[in-house]
Amino acid sequence: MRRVPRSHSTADAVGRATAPSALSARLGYLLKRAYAGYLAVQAPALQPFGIDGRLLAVLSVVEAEGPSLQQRLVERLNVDRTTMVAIVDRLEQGGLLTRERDPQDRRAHLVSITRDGERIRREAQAAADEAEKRFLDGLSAPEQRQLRRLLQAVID
Amino acid sequence: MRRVPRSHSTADAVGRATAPSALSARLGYLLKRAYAGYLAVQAPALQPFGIDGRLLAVLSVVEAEGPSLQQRLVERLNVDRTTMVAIVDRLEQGGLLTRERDPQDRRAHLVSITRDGERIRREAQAAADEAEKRFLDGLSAPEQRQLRRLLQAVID
DNA sequence: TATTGTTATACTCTATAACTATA
DNA sequence: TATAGTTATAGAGTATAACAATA
Repeated sequence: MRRVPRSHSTADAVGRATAPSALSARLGYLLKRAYAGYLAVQAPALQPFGIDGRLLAVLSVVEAEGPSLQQRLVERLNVDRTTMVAIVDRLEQGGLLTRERDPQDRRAHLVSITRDGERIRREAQAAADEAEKRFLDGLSAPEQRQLRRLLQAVID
Repeated sequence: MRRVPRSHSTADAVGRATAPSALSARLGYLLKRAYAGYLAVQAPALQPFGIDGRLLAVLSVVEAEGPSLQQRLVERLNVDRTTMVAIVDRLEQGGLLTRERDPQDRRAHLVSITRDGERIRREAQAAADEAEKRFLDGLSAPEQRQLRRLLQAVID
């Protein structure tokens, strides 16, 4: 927070490591560190709820879109279907989701959120939002919007 | 392939997945996707040189700072020392780095870059820079600088 | 034949613990 | 005792292949 990194002459510390001047300009390095830093704030915030960011994402999609086929969640979240099996397993075991056969297509499983799931999602989301806010603490409100906008643009 | 699931009104495609409206606002999602997108461009660019971004980072630091102890590289690059052993192993086997005992402290290994290492580093760096440029293609030059600045600020 | 979900399996990345040789 | 490097090992995360049930 204190150090405004002067890149060349100063050996500025980034997080727990000493910043390598040869790397601090590289976008991959910045993105990796930023994402790692985000996880380091988010993980402990979600830990009391027994879920991580990916599980929260699944809960959010199911609550926003209603009962969903696993295949649909796979498309939404960009994870492998075998990974989705494990995610839904965990959420089902925790009583946050239910799985049932889709009457229209008996190959498919319809995933629905439970009352507990809705509550946990709401509370975990609030905790994650709070963590996100803390993570962005060093930026002004316009800078925060700008960062989101630029990341969004780069993803497209 | 056929189904464009038209979530609500805007069915915007992000990369290979359909963007979940409930998630597109979340910073963790944006950072993860941005980093993944970056890797998807960088990896094939570096592939001809037989290295990845992390190996290139090590080469860059050794070339920029001269013969370095592994411990120093660990501090610079923020990876575990056991991971650094594997990285230096690979670079040494490829003939890009050499390892020798430090006469001052015979516990330590001094890592130096070879002629081949310098050449590969230069060529791979150019390829990575080109990939980075393509990745940022959708942003104006000021926006690119802004993105770097904001990521840098958030890391501190 | 193709698709949904599943299991088994493997591969990468990373971290922990224990060891060695030095200090 | 502590440190640099190493090895063995285990845990996540993710992907591939093969299978059952269904379309």
